[in-house]
Amino acid sequence: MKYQDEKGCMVCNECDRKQNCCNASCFRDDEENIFKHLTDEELDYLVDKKQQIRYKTGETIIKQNTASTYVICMKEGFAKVYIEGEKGKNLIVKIIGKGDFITGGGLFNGNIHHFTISAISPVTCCLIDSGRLTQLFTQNTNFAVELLRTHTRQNNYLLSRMVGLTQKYMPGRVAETLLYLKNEIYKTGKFSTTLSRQELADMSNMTKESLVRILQQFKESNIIKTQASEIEITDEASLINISING
Amino acid sequence: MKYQDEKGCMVCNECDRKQNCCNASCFRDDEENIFKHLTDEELDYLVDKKQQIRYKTGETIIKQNTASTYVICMKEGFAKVYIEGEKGKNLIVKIIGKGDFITGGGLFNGNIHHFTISAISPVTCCLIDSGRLTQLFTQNTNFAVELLRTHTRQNNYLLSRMVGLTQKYMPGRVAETLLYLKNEIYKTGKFSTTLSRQELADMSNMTKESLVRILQQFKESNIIKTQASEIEITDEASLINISING
DNA sequence: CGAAAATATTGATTTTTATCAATTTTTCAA
DNA sequence: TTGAAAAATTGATAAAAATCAATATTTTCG
Repeated sequence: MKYQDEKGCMVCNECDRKQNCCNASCFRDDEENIFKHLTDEELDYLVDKKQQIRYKTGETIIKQNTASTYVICMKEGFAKVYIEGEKGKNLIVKIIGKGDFITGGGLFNGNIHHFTISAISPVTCCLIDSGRLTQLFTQNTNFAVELLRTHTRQNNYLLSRMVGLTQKYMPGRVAETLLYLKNEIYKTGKFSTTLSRQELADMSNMTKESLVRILQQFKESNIIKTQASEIEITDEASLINISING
Repeated sequence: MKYQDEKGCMVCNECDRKQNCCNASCFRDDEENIFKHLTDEELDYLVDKKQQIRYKTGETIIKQNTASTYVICMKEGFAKVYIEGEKGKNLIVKIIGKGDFITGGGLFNGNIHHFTISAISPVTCCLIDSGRLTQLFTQNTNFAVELLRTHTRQNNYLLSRMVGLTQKYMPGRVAETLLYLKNEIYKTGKFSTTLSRQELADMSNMTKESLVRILQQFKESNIIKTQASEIEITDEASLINISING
């Protein structure tokens, strides 16, 4: 049984959990969560019982070069974070999923987002007001440390990404992309992805034709199996070797 | 007239400034400085009258993948911040000069540095204990905001760098490098640089031979003049155009 | 279900960039 | 100053990757 509370959120009678709005209980599943240092009161202040927003596959959540006072917290589904370059070429920086948190590069810095985020599967997320976030930053030291740590890690990630994209040949870059999907996104060596070949190419900094040819080579070397949108890594050791030395 | 104080710092009788040690007066020249929100007491705590360190051209200040509890603040000279990739290829991320500040990616995150910094001219810098820095981060909110802002900006810089390096042809990348040197480092269109052709190539993600050929093309198109280590930008409009559309 | 549209694959060719080798210029220390 | 070493330049060639075009496969939707 469910009933609707004063903010329009569906609440479950049995477990007392709110189900279609953003609130403190949204963020408590995971010890890795950036919000772990906030009190319940602070979390409530942050999200203020906002409705969750749903996006269909392909919809734009945040558009590059626009100002937005929102910070995104993913609840369900996957989205790609990418930069739209000149000449229609896109560079996918990373894929985000449940619990991931995007400040957009505008935090304390004009609120301009430097990348586009769009859904690659149906997405549910909470939109957090960045003014409230910065308010909590200044009043909760542990949270501030956590937020800075997030940015430091993001920095390190971008650096290693930059080297990978600029100093490796195509097979090495594709191997990196496949291992990233296995380890960070799908958490299994056999996965069905909603990413198109073009999007896999945008992650690996090459054309879709080149990507297809590399996948073909990997198949012929029995490193992976593919079947339409399904990819299985059958020889991870080789893939790691290629990603390092490629 | 100068005299030596109890920490071994040379102090000028006339202006009462300390001249070879790091102290509050080191950081107050510039309103852009990240330390502007610290009180004199906090600054003194941060640097604790340490001697300035000098490096000769070519010396390594911070080595990639080593732990260090220092944060670098540049007082004089220039240094390159670069990633040492596999196969001996280096990628220069940026050049730092007076007043620049490097936390190294280890802040609140294990103190491991993810890049190497080495002097490209004689360098004087202060080494700040990162433990003291994090201490001040938790006790001075304005400083915390400033530090986060620095990291946010660095993030945005890395993103735009990543696109530039991956989506542009060589002439566009060289044009970007030359404009960066003009606008961010030397602040003049005619400069003599201590960067070798190999280092300019490492900034532009190409081989030194390719870099030389592109510079040659620019010369023949009357966009720049070069004379050994001296470079003069004579047609900035064209260079900007190439950097955008290249 | 089946046709149209979108996506993926394959092959041929061109463009871009790196590599290798030889030569010239610059730097720096004896 | 001078001569060896380092750095820069130039040319020829090879490797890597993109482009273009044709075909095949998958997805979507009436």
